[in-house]
Amino acid sequence: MLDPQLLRNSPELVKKAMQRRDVQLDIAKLDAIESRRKEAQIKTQALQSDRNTRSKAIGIAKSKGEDVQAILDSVSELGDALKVAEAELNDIQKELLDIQLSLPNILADDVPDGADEEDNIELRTWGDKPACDFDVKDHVELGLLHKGIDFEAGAKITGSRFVTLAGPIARLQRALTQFMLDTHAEQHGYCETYVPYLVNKDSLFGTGQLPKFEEDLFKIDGDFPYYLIPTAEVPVTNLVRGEILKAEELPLKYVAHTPCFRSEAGAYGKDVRGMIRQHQFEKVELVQIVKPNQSEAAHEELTGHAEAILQELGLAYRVVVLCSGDTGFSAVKTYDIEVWLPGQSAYREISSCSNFKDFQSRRLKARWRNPETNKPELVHTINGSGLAVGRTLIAVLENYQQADGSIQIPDALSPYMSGKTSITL
RNA sequence: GGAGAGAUGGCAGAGCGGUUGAAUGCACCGGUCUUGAAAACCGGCAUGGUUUAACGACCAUCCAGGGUUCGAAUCCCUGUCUCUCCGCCA
Repeated sequence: MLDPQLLRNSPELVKKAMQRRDVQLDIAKLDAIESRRKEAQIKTQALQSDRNTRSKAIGIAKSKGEDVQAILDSVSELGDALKVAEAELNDIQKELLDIQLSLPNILADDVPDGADEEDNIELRTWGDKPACDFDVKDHVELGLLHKGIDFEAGAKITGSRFVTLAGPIARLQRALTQFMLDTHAEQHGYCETYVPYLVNKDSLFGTGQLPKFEEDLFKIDGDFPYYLIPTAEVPVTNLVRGEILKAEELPLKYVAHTPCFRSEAGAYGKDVRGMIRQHQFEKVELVQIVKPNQSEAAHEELTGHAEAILQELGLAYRVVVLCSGDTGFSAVKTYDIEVWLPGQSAYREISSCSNFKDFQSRRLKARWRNPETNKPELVHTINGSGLAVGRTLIAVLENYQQADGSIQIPDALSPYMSGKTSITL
């Protein structure tokens, strides 16, 4: 959520910022609601004040044993007027809140303009794409060959966009997960956390998935009004919901491994082959809660932590900055890390690292006490995948395949695979 | 699953339906004292919002949402969570 003060005091600025996202802000309408709000609020508060003083007078008079009938009569008709005024104010504020909740975050100045992913800008590349002198297979073929990835079983057990893994390939996914968690916890200073995979509405509201993006989520049916998490960002970031943190506690750095569940509504026909886009996938997520003046540096740092995993695994990748049209609703700026997939001859997203500044924390009421002002102020939140484990598995399979179909195991993973150096047929 | 108790400021913990946004203690901040520190003493110390150039004034908030009342932290209903006991269970 944007700062309501900013919206009120600098609507032109917000309007301009919204135009970068193709969102139209009707200032005249906003002004009209705002002035109705002001009028209604002043009126309501005056009535409340009046009621309070009279009620107090009744209390005083009664304690002195005086007759209170006259005041009692005068205040009773006040109650009706107050009820009407309160209801009106409530409606107006709801209207205002709806507008506020519909507005995306203001993009950073250095986010390039553009319509979609075509306009994202490559910032840097790392590593060499494998030079194979044989016909490369994609992960679907490799999985079939090794009897380690079974889409039909996933479809039978659940439905489309679900998959089962088996044998060394299932093990490889676990190895990747452990490797990522250990690296972030031990090398990069993150606190390993374990969190629920089902969350309530308040949590989803806090990180911005609700109210706007409910169709992307799986909601469970029955007595519990919970949703499956679409990313660990939701439970992890909500650790600080409603908290006032001490300055010395910051920055908070969390890493968590969770499955993620996405309905992928609106992605029909996209990436139907393989396990690029599944309803359920594993991800290791990095979250940082920082002081406002440190979020930009933390964003760069966190992106570097995600990159470090790919470097350790020896996987070629590039980093792009998302353009205005591709940047998510809550983010100020997002870097995508895209890994090279020989099976597709393309870079594919494997991590998305975003700075939300105070957009999430305003919804979350996540604050810290600034020693300079001694007042609670909003923290900034940053998160990113470190990395999407399922896609990393694909990348390892495709990049480390050999002519005979065997898979070489990257050195960094070997300790997590009981010292094995390759997966043979 | 059954029975009971509870949820109040950063923490602990009071609070007969009436000038209670809330006693008290601790913590914290400022000051006096001290060579310095501690102790002692004095003062300050919730959050959000409206309004104002500002001082200030006002409104809301005692788990959440409804209700009763002129007036609710206090009474009623619903929900959530925590604790104790019994049963069951990985």
